Amino acid sequence: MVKYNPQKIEKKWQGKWYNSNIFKAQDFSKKKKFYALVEFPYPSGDGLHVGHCRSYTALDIISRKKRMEGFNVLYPMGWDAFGLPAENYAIKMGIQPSITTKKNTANYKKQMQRLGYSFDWNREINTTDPKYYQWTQWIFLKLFEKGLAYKEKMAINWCPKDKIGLANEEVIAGKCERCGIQVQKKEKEQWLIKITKYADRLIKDLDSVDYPERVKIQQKEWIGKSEGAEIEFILNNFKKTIKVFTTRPDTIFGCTFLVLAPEHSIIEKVKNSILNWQEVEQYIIKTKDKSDLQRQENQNDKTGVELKGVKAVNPADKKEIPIFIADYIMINYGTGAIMAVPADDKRDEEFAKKFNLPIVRDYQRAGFEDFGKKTVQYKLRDWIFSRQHYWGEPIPMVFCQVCNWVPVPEKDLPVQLPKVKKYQPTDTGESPLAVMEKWVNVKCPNCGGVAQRETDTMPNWAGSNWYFLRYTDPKNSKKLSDEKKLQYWMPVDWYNGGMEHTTLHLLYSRFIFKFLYDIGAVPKSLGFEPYKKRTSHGIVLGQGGVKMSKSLGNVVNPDNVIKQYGADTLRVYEMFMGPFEQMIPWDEKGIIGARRFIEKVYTVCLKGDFSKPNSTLDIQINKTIKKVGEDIELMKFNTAISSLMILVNSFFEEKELLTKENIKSLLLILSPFAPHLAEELWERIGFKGLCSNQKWPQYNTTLIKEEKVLLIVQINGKVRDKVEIMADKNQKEVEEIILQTPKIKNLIGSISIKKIIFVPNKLINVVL
RNA sequence: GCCCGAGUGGCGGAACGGUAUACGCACAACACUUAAAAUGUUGCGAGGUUUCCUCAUGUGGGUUCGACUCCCACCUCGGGCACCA
Repeated sequence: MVKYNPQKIEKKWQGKWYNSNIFKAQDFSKKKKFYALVEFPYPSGDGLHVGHCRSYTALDIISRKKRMEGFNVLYPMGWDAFGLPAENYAIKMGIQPSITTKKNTANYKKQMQRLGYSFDWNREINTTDPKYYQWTQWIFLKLFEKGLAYKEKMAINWCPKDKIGLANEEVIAGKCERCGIQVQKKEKEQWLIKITKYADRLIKDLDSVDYPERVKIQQKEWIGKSEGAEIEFILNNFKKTIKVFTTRPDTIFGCTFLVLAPEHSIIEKVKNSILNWQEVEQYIIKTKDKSDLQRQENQNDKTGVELKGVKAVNPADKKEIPIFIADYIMINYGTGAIMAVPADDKRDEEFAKKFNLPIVRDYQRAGFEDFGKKTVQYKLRDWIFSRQHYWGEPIPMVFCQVCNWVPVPEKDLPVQLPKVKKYQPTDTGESPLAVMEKWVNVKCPNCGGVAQRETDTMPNWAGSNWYFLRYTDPKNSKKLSDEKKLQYWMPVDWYNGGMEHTTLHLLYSRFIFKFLYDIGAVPKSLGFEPYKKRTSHGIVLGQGGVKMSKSLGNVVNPDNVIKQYGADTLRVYEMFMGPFEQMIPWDEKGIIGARRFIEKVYTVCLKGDFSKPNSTLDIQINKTIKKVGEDIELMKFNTAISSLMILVNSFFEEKELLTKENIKSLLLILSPFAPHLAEELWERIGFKGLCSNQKWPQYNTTLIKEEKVLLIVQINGKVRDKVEIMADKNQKEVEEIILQTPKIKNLIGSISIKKIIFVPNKLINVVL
């Protein structure tokens, strides 16, 4: 027998699959469609990571099974290739990002093909391709046209190391998500997208999709809807009011003071009446210098200053109350002002105690709208869409002194990213594109006068917002995708990706899909949600449970694993190592188990001589077909493989008695996991066609039933005996049997039986 | 502080309220071999008076004939949010 040689076998079958295009998704096929999607990677210089493989292998298994079940499967792949690393590399080496991107994507593709993934490579897309980002820009124009994109000067999160503005979602605990550096505040003109307008729908429509509950909860909490009321407080002696937002308008009789964010605009307006202006001004300056994180540091030690000489009137009891500014009030939530009810709110209570303010208990309750108007507030902010970097989609806008911001006409798209010599972002926060005078200076599309292009580029989420739509029609030059093709393929039936994208990509792309729906760019019949079902894989940790990272030198490269053990082994190992949605450490030793299993299959299939056909294994085979099929649907890959292992162990014990049909069933259910091995054995044993093109086997329900069962005998809930009896015996029959066995008879002795609990074919419990 | 999730052998982990520890790794003994590797066979939670019994699924209670599983309280770890009014 020829020794198992995965390198040779895998190369052979990859050649056959990819040359004969068997994974091609057919537009408008009569078969039922199935759209499986994994998050497309950023093609870094380091190559594919074993963490990527976990997600891709899982949906590859599902896709392969669905094809065998007769579905027309779309399982596409592409490249989310705009981003900082390529730009940083360009800065370091002076090489065009487009060149490194090309090199990296070629490497990634080769690596993916080495793993035998059944992607339809005819539909490969790349977000940096002008033919692709033309439509990313087009979506921006539409957002602008509908008033959902606007430019505003605002304090943004600025990373001093990456020299880039960040969206709120990209700031983790006050630090840059990428480099971990403390984020600063910087005033800049920024493009913003009104995702807040969709906040309600982004919450509500979660009810209609199949996502893990924790993903739904996280998204809802991120959007942070709270219902309350806005109440106006009149300033004494001024013709001015302060609006506060509260979720507890019923507690207004307990309000004994107001607190404003130090940035509140009313302060400037009543400045002249503030008796302690110097003190107030100093506090405002001090607050400005603090980052959001520093502001949060002293949660238990509240600071603030009273605006002396200015008082407000509580509209409920008409009493005069003092006004404070304090940095525990945030300007960008609610109205930037609160009514403090120290009897009911812990923070207000703390503040009141520190400043000796009255705390009124036992106050009268008010109705929800007695003194104000019902409103809704969200924590979600509008999405900062400008980045001061080179390697991104140019924002297709032109600034004209006369006409203000003018969109580039659709017919002039794409606005191509020009080649530059210097990629460095600048300390002033201006994009490297700003120095490209030839590119920047254009005629105003509106009046023909002197105008300049926007030099900021889009964030790297822009391209991934809608990529799943492009796969349905990747080469269309007239539209982002043909309506009929969208109609056929969408929605995505199953989308797997990382938990880290819950409040980023997943939320953004849901929003953009709703927007495209609203403007009619996707067919109305598709509904509001792009992804029917979302699942998440657990990340792969390094040996010993630490994070895999370059600096620790514990990153596992799939190429090395494939070289040493083979792609089928890697696939099986990654699915076997633990529950799919759970974080799991890589274990170099564990791979050996997967390899032994593969070799065992190889040996047992080729050693059978099939001369003494027997079928003692039929029951077990049918049970395994059922178990593996069900487990794949539930992403319980680890137990699916475990049951395959058990079956193969049985095959091994009875290898002289195996039939060709036995082997056939095994190969079919094994093929999604270890497709190369399955194809090779399929051919060697002499079955026709490609194993990947076969029908998924049906299990025989009558064959799943055992004739004999092992029945557990308990006394007082403790296992005392096990008896093998014919299946489907009733309680009386079983009682007769077990009460006669010497062991049980002995244990019961003369004690009287209180009760007998009987579970058919499983258990009998005698209660004494 | 709030919201999720998880605690089971030496390790990764299995287990519709019904045989706890499947499957795999590691380990040990044996077989094959001049030898090693590979492979195969057997054993492998702890303890005991060892055909059998007792105790073990983070801790303490509860429900139940029966609890890793359900309920209550607590401890530890991981993730998310966080002065959000």
